[in-house]
Formats: sequence, C-alpha cells, structure tokens
Amino acid sequence: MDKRTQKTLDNIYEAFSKLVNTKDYDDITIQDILDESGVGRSTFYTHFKTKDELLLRISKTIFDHVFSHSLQEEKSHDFSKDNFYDYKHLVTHILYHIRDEKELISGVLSSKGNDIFLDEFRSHLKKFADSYYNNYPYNKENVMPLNLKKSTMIESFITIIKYWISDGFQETPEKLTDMFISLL
Amino acid sequence: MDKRTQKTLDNIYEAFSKLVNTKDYDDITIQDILDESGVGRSTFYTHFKTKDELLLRISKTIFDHVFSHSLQEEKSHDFSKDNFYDYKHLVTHILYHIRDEKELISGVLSSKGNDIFLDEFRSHLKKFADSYYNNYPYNKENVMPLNLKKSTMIESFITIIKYWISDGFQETPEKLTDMFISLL
DNA sequence: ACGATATAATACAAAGTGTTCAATAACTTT
DNA sequence: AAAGTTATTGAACACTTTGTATTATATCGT
Repeated sequence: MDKRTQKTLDNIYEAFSKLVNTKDYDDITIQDILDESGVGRSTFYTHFKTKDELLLRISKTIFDHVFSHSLQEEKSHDFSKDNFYDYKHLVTHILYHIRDEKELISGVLSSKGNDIFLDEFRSHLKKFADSYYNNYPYNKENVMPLNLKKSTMIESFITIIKYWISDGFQETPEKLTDMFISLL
Repeated sequence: MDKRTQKTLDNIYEAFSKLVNTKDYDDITIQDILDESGVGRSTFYTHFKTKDELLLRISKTIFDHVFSHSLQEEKSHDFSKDNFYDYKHLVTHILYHIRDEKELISGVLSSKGNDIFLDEFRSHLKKFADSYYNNYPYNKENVMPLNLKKSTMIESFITIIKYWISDGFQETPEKLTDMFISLL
C-alpha cells in the first residue's frame, strides 16, 4: 500500500477514535473527522462513501484482530472432540484482545448509534455460539429454541463487556470468563 | 388538551409509526414526518425540539401503557412476601401489552438508531430486575456482581422480544414467559 | 529523474435543520 | 352564537452538512 494512503487512513482512524470518546457516533460529522484528522474532503471520499462505511471498516479491522487467535484454533482444532476447558481458554484470550483495544471499543460501545459495530461483534460471536451449542447436543425438552439460546448467549457476552467498560476494566479477563461461563 | 393539538400529535405519531416500518430511524428526516403527517414545519417545532425528542415521547407513551398494570401491582402488592408465580403472571401480562403495540414496537426494534427507545425499555425493566433480585437474597459466593445479574436479565428479556418479533409473534405470551423464566 | 498517483484546496449544488412572522382556521368560553 | 384566544399554515430565511468535480501540488515507486 502507498505510504500516503496508509498515512491518510491512519490519520482518519486515529481522529475517529478520539472523536468517539468525546461524543456519540451519531453526532460525529464527516466535517469533524476532516478537521480532526487534517485530511481533505475529497481525499476522504476517495476512501469511504459514508461515515457508516468508515465505522464498518474500523469494526472489521478491530474484530479481525480480537478474534484472530480464535479463528486459528477453529481451524487447528476439532471442537466436537474438545472439552469445556477449551472454550474457557478461548473466551479469556478474546477478552485479552478486547482489553488491548479498549480505547476504541469503549468509546464506540458507550456511544449511541453503534449498531454497525455491534452487528460486526455479533457476527463474530455467532461462530462461538454455533460451535458451542452444536457440539453439546441440545435437549429437545428445553423450552427455548436453539436460535434464541444462541442469541441470548451472544447478548450476555456483550452485556458483560459493557459492564467491564463501565467498571473501567478493573476485573481480570479470567474473572470475566468465569462470569460468562456461569451463565451457560 | 386542545382538539387541534391532539389531532396534530396523533398525525405525527401515526406518520412516525408508518415511516419506521419502511426505513431505519436514522434515515427518517423531519421532512419525511412533515410530508407523511401533513403537519406544517413550524407546528412540528412548537411541539418537539428534535426528532429524538419525538421518539422519546413516543417511547414513554408506549411503555407507560405496556407497564401500566405492573405499576399498579407494584403498589398494591408487597413483592417481598410474594412467590414466584406472581412474577410469571406479571411477565405474561407485559407480553400481552407488548403484542398490542406490535406494529410500532417491531418497527422501532427492527430499526437502527433505536437507543432512545431501548433505554426507555430498559429503565422500566430495571424495576423488575431490582424487585426480583432484592427479594431473593443474593448468594454472596456467586461470581457475578448484582448489577451485572440485573443487566443480563434485562438484556435477555429484550432478546426474547426481538426473537418474538422475528418470529412474527407466533409464540404465545405464556410460552415466552416460560422461556424467560427458564433463564433465571 | 521521471512518470504515476495521492492529496489539498476550492467551489458548488442539493438536502435538511431550525427560526421567524403574518395570515388564516379552529377551538373554548361566556 | 359572538368574541376572544390559541393553533396551524405557508413562506421565507440563514445555516450546516453532504457529496461531487476540478485543478494544482506534493509524494511515491521504479
């Protein structure tokens, strides 16, 4: 990639990260991003069609990192033979990655109008939910449909992350994992 | 209230309800609402400062209705003496009210940019969470903080409602209640 | 050093926002 | 039913933001 392009994108990402910690995503204008980043208007539009596209690209970048290790494990392991411990380990690993990106993630998750970010988060978490509930065969007599079980699992994880943020990341990833596991 | 004002507000609410079933809340402009409702621009601004204020007022109206019965029960009953059955009954009652308002609620909840609506929903649900966990004394050895327990309960309820919406309200309120109770 | 490419700066049309004001219509009260 | 009050309309306006286009300049890769 051209050094100039790389620099431009870095400036935009950094400006967005700063801005999202000072105001809601909804209230951030493209003009704000241009002013904060020092990037020209026409340059911004050569890279992104809309502000939403910017958030989507940032979200993908973040979660590709956060879930990178888990993707490797998914390929190298066969979950159907593994035990509960592997899931604990994976969750903890993800939490460490989330903490690495805490400035951006806490900014976006504390902000209104973050559906794009959350949907990207959910789509990554869905892989786990699928793996978990498909490998631990579902009791037919349970009142909850499988899809709802998975959704509840995903939303609970997100709820725990939001708690972590509101707590200022005081708890350890291991402790968070225990909380999450206790819900399953 | 002046009949003209009542008519204006009705027209605006109805227009909003239609619009939110055709596009995301974010994408609805005040101009759209004016066109759809036939209300003049200056009239709209005498009643609402912003589009967000409109959504907030609509949200409060809806949830005051949905939770109206539960508020009466809260006053007439002392939950600390009541048993589990009362909670089941209350949840079912709320679900019936939600189904009454399904057009607006499913429109908003399927839409992006609905944080205002969801926050109003959460604040009503929080009363239940408080009542439930305060009356069934919390086990000190549990790994989850009380606040997180309550948040998880609230988000799970919302997740179930969203499932209900995606399902086209096919399940009965009683069945939904059973699902919710099974999570507690 | 040279050609290719990314950026900056500026201008511009289009759409939406929020305010103001005078004329008109509808309501409430007596 | 008439008079006085209040709400709505419609138009005009300044302002902000968005998205596009164009030209000149600066930086990159080879």
